[in-house]
Amino acid sequence: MERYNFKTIEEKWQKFWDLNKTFKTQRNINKKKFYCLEMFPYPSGKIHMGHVRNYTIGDVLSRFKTLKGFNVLHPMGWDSFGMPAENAAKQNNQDPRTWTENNIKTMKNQLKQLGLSIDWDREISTCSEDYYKHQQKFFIEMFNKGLVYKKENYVNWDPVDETVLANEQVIDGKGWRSGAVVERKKLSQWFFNISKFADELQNELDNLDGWPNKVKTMQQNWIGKSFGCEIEFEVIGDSKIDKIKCFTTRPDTLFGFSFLALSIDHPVSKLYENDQNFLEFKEKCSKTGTTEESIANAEKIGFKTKLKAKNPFDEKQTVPVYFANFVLMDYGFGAVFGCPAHDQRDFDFAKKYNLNIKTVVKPINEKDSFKVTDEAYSGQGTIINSKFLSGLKAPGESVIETIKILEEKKIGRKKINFRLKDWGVSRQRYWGCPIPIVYDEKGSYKAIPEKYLPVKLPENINLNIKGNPLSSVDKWCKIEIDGKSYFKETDTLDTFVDSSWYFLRFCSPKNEIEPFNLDDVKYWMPVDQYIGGVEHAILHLLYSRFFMRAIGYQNDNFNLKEPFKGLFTQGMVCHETYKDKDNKWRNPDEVETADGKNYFLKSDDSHKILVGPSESMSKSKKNTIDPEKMINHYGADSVRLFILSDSPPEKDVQWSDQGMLASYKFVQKLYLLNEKMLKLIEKEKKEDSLKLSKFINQYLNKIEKNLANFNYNVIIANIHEAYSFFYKLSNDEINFTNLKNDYSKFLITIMPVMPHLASECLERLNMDSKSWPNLNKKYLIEENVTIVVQFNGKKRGTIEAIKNVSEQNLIKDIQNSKLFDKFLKENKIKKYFYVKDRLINILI
RNA sequence: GCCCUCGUGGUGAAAUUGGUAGACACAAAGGACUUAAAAUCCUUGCCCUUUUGGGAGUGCCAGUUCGAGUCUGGCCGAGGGCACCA
Repeated sequence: MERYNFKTIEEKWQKFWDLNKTFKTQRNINKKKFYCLEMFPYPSGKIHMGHVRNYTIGDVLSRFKTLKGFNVLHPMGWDSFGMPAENAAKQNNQDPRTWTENNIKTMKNQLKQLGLSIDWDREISTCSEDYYKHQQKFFIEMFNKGLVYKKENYVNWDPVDETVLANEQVIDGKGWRSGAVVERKKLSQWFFNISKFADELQNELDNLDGWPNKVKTMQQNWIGKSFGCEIEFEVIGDSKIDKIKCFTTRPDTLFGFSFLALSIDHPVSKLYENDQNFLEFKEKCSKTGTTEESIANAEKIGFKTKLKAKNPFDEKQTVPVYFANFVLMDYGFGAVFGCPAHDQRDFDFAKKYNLNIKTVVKPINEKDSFKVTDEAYSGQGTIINSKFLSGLKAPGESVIETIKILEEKKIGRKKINFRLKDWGVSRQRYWGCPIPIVYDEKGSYKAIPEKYLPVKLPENINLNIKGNPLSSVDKWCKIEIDGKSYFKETDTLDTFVDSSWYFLRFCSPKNEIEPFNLDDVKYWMPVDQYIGGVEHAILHLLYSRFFMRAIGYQNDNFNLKEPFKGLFTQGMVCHETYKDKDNKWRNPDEVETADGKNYFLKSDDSHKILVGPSESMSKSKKNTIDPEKMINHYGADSVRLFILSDSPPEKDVQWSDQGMLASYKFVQKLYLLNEKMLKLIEKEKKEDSLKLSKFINQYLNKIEKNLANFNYNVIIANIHEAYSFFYKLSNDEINFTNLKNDYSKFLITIMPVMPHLASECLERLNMDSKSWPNLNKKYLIEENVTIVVQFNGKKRGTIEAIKNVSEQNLIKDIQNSKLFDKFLKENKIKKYFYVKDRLINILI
């Protein structure tokens, strides 16, 4: 029998799909839509296994939904602005656009080889002018609505590369490229006012039923809503300062007040701008590392001012005012009221500077004489030593009561604070969307009028210079608007902006005039299922949610708030890591093993290789498997099958050569089965189909449930079971009246996973492959059941019975059966518990 | 430090949501076919027993229940997120 030649057959079907535009989608009001979207890739060169997994999962869903009769939108595009293009360009002296477009060509080809059901007519690329010109309009719209502003902000500044670094580009306080110690520098930057929507972004998370809880809690923590109040403290000691505002969540501990701590950037620092000691202190603060842990673990230090703050509940009490390194300027008001007994940071600070520690909350089971000694107590309890607040339950009741009193006395009021900060979108880079703003010679800025848009990126520029590349192109920077000359903004937009609305663009990708057509968006949006890595749980997903609200702000035509109805975060693809004698990483291709334990270098079989733990595939650790090689060697269907087989899609999966090979063999076996089935179906002699109908319907029931719940590893198991069933038939040459029909139902169910093979088999059977088979529930009902028999909770056997057997009859059958003699002979049935048609537990 | 998730054979994992633990696969061992190998197929899978059987068993310790991988409390371990957020 002929082997399955995946090369010619996969090519055949891919060509067929291309020529027939099988996956082309159009708006159709009469059909129910389904928008399936995977996070679009950055065109870095070649696709990796992570892409294979991501897009296979999405493709299984798309194809399943199409078969189920939905009008499915399944597009693909390129997140094609970004640093790697610029870096590659510098290294190879190549234009970022050429580099990017070449990569896109390669990767598109690779994706096509995977047999994905994508409507390629909707392909978009964020670095094309067609795309970013619309983004510039969004920017101006937001600018006009006051959702964009410019402010001075601290950034990570790399003094060697003369550029701003993102937090993740700072490694141990050094720039990831230059290795230079990163400085904190104040720069004027563009911001999106995302914090304006903080409250609704947080609250409306609750409506996202289709999102994993994990992602929702991550966003919740990120937004960080906290309830408390602001308090104005009266300050004495300098005539220029009479009040300092603080935010606190624990106003109820005000009687434990022992100092006031200010950020070094607090306006009060103006008083000390010429004080040498203060400047030294400030210098010391900026030196305590830039990594997050080092900041968190740094010793708490302070600088005592001449100021004193009054306790609003006790005018006689005054406390010292310090500058302290642990107070952040951009949260609250950059000032903290210190209550050492009930806040660990304040406690550490008070110990260091010998400040008063007064206990004002006691745990519920403690006496009133309870005193904080070794560490702060921040748990629940009762207020003590606090005059009119004493006896209240803390923190709940006591906080609300205290705020009420502060509001009456007009020294404070209720306030909700958020951790979320505005989104800085300025990047000092070339390869991004230009910001459509101009400056006059005085430095005041305005949006570029529509008729001068879009602002196009200049081509052929020299990137091998320090600093912002665009500002070095004098000709480009100058622009004349209505006869007046201006300078263009030379920063470009963060690439997260590009990906904050691309899913809208897919709805009308060819629209020249508008970013999208409203009717298209109304039909297709929201994305029904969004699929991608959990690493985007916060930023990308939050920014996209913000962007929808920003478009809809002061715009009654657009009321889409949540872009992604369903979200699925897939796990990573992992592989063992290999190191050679010189402690260098080695690719799996370079090593071999005879026994699965000892590994050696292929090129030198005496060179032992150290095997490390399995980790997510990465270029830096060289533990990658090239998808293209696998596709060429085993075929797309086999690779798709393997990537789904071993683990649930939300968990990490281990790459395994044996597993890959097994999947390949299974594809071969399915094809051979099909050939045998073809012959079997031709046979004259036929048997009654009841057994077959039962099997196929039970199978359909299982696989459909598992498909709907993303249990894709289990559907592979279901397919294996069905294979075994049909294999046995073909081996025993048992033909059924309905065999052709029911068998082709099985073939349709494997279509989402192995589309080429399924299409080919169905074609050879001369059967239609357009719709998912209907389930006939009648065959799910079994008239005979196997009931588990337990004595005292232990399984002792099973018994056959007809469905819906009465308890009395079942007991009678058990008593009559010799199997259970030894349990029933000398014992009486005391009691029993019966789970209908499934199990009986008899107590003796 | 705070928050979240997860602990099931040699391995990846299933388990109708409280009812037969280990489906399906990988690896291993044994067998069939073969001159042989590859491929393919079958069997086994922890402990006691030659078998029939029986026992233990889902990280550990308790609890609820006729019955717990599943529910509750405590502990141990792994992974992830946030991190001086007042």
